[in-house]
Amino acid sequence: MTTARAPRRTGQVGRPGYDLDSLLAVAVRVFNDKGYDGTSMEVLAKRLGITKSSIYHHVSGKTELLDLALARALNALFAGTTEEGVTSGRYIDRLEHLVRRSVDILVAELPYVTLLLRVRGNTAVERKALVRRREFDEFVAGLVKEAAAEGDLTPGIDPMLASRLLFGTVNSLIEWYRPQRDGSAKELADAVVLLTFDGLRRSP
Amino acid sequence: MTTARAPRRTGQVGRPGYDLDSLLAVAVRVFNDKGYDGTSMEVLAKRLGITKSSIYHHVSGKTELLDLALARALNALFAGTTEEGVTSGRYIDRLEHLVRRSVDILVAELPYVTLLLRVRGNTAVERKALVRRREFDEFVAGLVKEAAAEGDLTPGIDPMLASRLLFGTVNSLIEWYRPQRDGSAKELADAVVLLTFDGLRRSP
DNA sequence: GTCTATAAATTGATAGAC
DNA sequence: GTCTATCAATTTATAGAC
Repeated sequence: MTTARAPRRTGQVGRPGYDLDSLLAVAVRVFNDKGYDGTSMEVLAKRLGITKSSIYHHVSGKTELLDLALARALNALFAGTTEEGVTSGRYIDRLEHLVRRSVDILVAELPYVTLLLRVRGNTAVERKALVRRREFDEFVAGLVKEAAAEGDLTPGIDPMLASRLLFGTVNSLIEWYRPQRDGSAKELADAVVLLTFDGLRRSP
Repeated sequence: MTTARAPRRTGQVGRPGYDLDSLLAVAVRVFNDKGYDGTSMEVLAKRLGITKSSIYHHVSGKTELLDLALARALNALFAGTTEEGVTSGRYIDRLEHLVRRSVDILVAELPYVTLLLRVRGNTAVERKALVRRREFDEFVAGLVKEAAAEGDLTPGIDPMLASRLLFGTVNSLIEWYRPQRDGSAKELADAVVLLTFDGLRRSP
């Protein structure tokens, strides 16, 4: 349930003095930079400005850092599925709402979601995360199928395929989006919806 | 220029007897399974059915395996940018053509392109690949800008943003597409074009 | 909450025989 | 083209002091 935000260092100068959350924030940054497997506890310690063994005061090991980070991303994403706009109304509109909320969450929790979307399923922790990700994907697929049943989907596109491509587009944002440089989450969500719901080609 | 395909083992039974291409094919599979950093020469050797030191007969190290694989993916992708359909005609049509060709290439060279799209830029080899990837992205951005200038793009979408989202959608295919299970490259390309050029929402 | 010191295992890579 | 044997460096993790 790690959802808090504040860095909360004890002091700016001298010893950093991490708590779990501030340590995790740095760890996730480094994992995204160098890859989880490519990050050694040694190099992580250096980026934290503390020693390797100090990390073990906060977590049982590298695995737990990953587990905490992935749980945070997944909790945020699932929170988007229970909102009113996603659970009532025509399904095509629910879908649009979920896409917009997902973009918001992706932007707000960018480092955590980035890490989640790169998980490959080698360890137990990663597989656990993939199971939950699949549940999310199935929720999306359900919305698209119902939208098709209501006749609101462009004819000639398979709902399962549409669902994968749609969130493929959303998830691809982590590859290039940077909060400062690339505008607000709102602008981003508008562009994603415009592309995926209306298409690039100008209608005659 | 590694474009050949044949596995060409000396014999099916007993010693595998790899040449560079057949060894690379296995290596890339393993890299995609476990991640490049997560793959040790030891585990790679096991999956090859030979010893660690035998790998060094074919390549100078892990780095060269990555280099060869990334070059293959990039060469394939750039080949798509020089085809006639991409270099003449209205820009919106050139763009569609490039999207279709890119899907074809992605499907045909799936393991190599998958590896390419996961590169983060830690080592010199990875950074070299990222430079070429950026060149490809700029080529796409150019097409989208010209299509906008010709008035063929849906109003209200920034060309740079559109270009990123469009190939975000294409590239996201590597996350789930499996040749046997998910239909032909043609069907896939049709779906991608339908989503990104016409949109999901049925027009009134 | 962080440190030094250290262990036990794994890593990428080489030498040289067949 | 592959093998055994080996190495130096790095890896995750622990013990115990401050």
